[in-house]
Amino acid sequence: MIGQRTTRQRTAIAALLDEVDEFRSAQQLHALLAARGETIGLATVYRTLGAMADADELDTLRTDSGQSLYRRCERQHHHHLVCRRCGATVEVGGAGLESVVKAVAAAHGYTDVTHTLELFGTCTRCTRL
Amino acid sequence: MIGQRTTRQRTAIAALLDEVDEFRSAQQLHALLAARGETIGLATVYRTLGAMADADELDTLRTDSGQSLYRRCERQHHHHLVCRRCGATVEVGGAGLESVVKAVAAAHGYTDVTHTLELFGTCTRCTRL
DNA sequence: GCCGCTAAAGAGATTAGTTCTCATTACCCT
DNA sequence: AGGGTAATGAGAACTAATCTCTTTAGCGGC
Repeated sequence: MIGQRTTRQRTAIAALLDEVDEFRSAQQLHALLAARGETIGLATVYRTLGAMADADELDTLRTDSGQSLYRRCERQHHHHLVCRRCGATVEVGGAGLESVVKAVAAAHGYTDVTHTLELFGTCTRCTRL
Repeated sequence: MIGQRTTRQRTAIAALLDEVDEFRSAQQLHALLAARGETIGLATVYRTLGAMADADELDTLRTDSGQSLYRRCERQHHHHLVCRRCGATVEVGGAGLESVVKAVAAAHGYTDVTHTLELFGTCTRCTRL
């Protein structure tokens, strides 16, 4: 992470993230920590989440209203396919997607390219309802 | 737009957007207007841009830092490859991208899929600087 | 061309989310 | 146990955007 020390606060945040598997905002996580008796500064939550995201330990995405959401992730680059009715999330991605994106960018001479991609749809279950 | 009146301010904003073909933030547009002697309130710029975006007269996108950018748009589905230094924008998209995305979604049984995709990179010119 | 209705503008306050500052605390190595 | 220093916490600051409320000015009707 940022430095190297294992603090009570970082431990608590990591533990919480292990339990929650939906995307949550920094503020929600802060409130959840408070609810279970952990007094941790909001700034610390932001710092820790930011650091974990930098270290690719977390997935982040941005809502329409500009809020950042965080969730534990499985380390490789991927995107989300989110059901717009029930919120069920599937992680997608892989060579196909990435190479097409990379090719498009390269075709225009752009370097050092990053991308954001979010898919929204209706999942199998919700389609049946 | 919101109502019906053609005001000096709306005319100026529309004219500016016709000249600029890169994505610009509301604040940048406000500054550009000020630079050319138009005194228009920031709130008015936001209101007008918001209204134009609602009316599908503008393309909008969100930067990493959560800022909204606006640009006059050409109404068909496409994505943007934006230079993170100078803002130069290329419209990309086409069968390759779309079909890969569609295939991925279909593979998970999701229907009625929409997607957002933004590419950020450094353009040829800025790479040389 | 003038009047009046009311949409729209402008200034500034406000909000939401996030980041920064800096004094204090507490890891962790020896 | 002691000390160096990374990390924390409280609150201020910052950024982008929105809201409030008073004032201004389109525009249709006369």
